[in-house]
Amino acid sequence: MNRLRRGGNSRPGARRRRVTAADVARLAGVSRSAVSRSYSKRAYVSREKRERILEAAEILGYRPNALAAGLNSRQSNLVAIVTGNLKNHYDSEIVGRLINRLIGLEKFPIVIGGTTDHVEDSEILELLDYPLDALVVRAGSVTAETAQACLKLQVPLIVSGRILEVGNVDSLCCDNVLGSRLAVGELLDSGRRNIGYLGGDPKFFSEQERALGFLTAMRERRVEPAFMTQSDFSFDGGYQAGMQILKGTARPDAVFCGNDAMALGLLTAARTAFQIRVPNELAIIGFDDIEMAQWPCFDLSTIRNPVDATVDEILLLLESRFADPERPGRTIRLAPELVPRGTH
Amino acid sequence: MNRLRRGGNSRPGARRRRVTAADVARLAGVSRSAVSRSYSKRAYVSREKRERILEAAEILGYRPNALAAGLNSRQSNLVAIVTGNLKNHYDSEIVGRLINRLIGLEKFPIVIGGTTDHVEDSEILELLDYPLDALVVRAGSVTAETAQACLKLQVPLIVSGRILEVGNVDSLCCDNVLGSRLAVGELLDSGRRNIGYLGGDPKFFSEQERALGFLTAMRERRVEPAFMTQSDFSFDGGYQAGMQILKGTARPDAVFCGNDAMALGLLTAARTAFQIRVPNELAIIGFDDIEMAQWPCFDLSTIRNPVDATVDEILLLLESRFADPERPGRTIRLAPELVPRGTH
DNA sequence: TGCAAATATGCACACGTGTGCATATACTGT
DNA sequence: ACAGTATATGCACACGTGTGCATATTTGCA
Repeated sequence: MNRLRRGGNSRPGARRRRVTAADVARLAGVSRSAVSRSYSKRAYVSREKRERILEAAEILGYRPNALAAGLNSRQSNLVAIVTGNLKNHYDSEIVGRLINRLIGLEKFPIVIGGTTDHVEDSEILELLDYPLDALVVRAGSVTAETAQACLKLQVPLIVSGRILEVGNVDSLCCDNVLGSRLAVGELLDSGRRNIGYLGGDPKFFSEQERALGFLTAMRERRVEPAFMTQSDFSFDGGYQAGMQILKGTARPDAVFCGNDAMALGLLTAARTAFQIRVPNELAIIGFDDIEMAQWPCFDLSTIRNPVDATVDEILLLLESRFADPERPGRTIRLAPELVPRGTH
Repeated sequence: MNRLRRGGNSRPGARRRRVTAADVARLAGVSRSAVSRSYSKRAYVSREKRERILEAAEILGYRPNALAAGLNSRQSNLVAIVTGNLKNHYDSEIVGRLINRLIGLEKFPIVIGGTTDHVEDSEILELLDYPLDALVVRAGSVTAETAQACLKLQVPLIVSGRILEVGNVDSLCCDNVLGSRLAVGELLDSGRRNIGYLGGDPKFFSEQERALGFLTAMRERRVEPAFMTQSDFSFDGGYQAGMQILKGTARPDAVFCGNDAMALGLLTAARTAFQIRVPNELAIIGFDDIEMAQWPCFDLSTIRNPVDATVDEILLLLESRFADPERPGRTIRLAPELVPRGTH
């Protein structure tokens, strides 16, 4: 076993030993505890001894093993992020910002789920083998089992992008219904009457709310939707949908889209394939306000789903959760905002 | 100390104990080793006993602690990725794919550097406190110190996006010079003579090679560059540069760009602000072939910097490194490819 | 000088797991 | 029946760190 390979690189494939505090202690001629204490700010170590130790550590290239430290302090400083598809630009904006802020908190983010929409339960379960300080799930699919597993393992769970009122789980989400209402109001007020909705996959919470908000707002104003189309939240999907929606003679005079990517696809189909003038002949409003929406070639009117505010709230939730692991779960709704640009 | 808070939730802020193998053993009435063995595939445990144990584990919500396991197996199964700015779409494509593949290998990726171009050395050093199975650095800035630290800590280092021939570090990078050569050849062959170069920040290795390749190829064909402009690899940067480049009377008839984002910015400036017809009056070729390049509204001609092949190679390097930690470092050049579309 | 408080240091335990070793039991074949 | 092998089980150690406790030394103060 381990003892056998002690001498060093016996068989290939066996990792060599990492430099340990004991090695440093030996070289510096001190006790191992002294080495450990040298890395703690307010611990009793004489100045000269600390210097000697740090020097020895420098020579050997010693760094305290965070795994071992985490093992007995019960703080791994690892926070996992379950993200949606990073090809989705909104997700990638959120994740990038979140990673950055976590590191500012001295937490290291383990990220899974880069290229698929749905992350398997089994993967999250394996992830929970690590004693995470917290798990941030950004994606539609959080099953009850996952939540249950987190609960049992004492891992704080924060769900972003959907509301989940279970146990002491924290969740936050943009007020999608309000967002849709803003869009519909704007379109109707500017005189559009033939308004359709282009949505994404209804398995996502956001999609459900946005579609519902659209229908509700239209009903309140006593206007019948021109159509309800379902796509997949991607540019290509929006483009394809646009090719269908716009080909006939009975065109809508406005389309509200479930996210910006589809809106851009639709916009491109309208302009490129049909030479439709936007916004004169067709108004388009998206949702999220991704960075591309403001590119001059698009100049897309949209509903802002605030990235910075969302990440700020996630961090606030995290910190207060660290302070009191037992506090009941909180639900936070972020206010969306109309961003009027050139497509409506 | 720990012993004191054993009773449970005494003071708020103290994490409760995680369920441990000993707890399961107690409930199932077996030894702790039996519990451990139940999770190993080919270990001697009687069927009935294993069932009883797994049942008890299920009840308590037990999962083996990966930190503790990693501590004595010397395999943390953690792989760190230092990424560039995720707003850079090429980076986000690479990272997404890489994350996905790593998980397929049962390695969990710790990701740092989501929003800044440059990651501080100190951050990487802190990251190295974890006994990583490997460190993949995707970004321009790998200092000698970082490499040295990895070396001392026995952490395999893979550098993507630049070549670094030091110790047993593996590095891989697209053959940028060849890429530039392809672009220049194409532009000259199609009759363009007044060709400029729009580059990014020269602190990046890729930028240096691409600019050099452009100059070399032009010189070989005895054509003088129209200009060499420096921007920042972003869409906005490309747009701003375009506003400058195209405003005068002496316009170039072609621009080769150091990446796609800038090319799209330039393209947008040309069309939106100057009503220049592309490719008739102005040819544009980008570099990378990000997903957006093929959107019908852009249809950008570009040099493909192959994402899948790059990630494949990274994984190959990783696996062979795991198999033999002592093998010398390898250098891999990936072949770029001209992707002819509608802007040249 | 004398005494209390502050500083310095080492021992030993705890964190949770995997597994070699020794031992005990069941099974197989002659 | 018996030797030889496969299966089962518990003990105890190792992984690398932080820190309470006990003890030794220095400092501060009157």
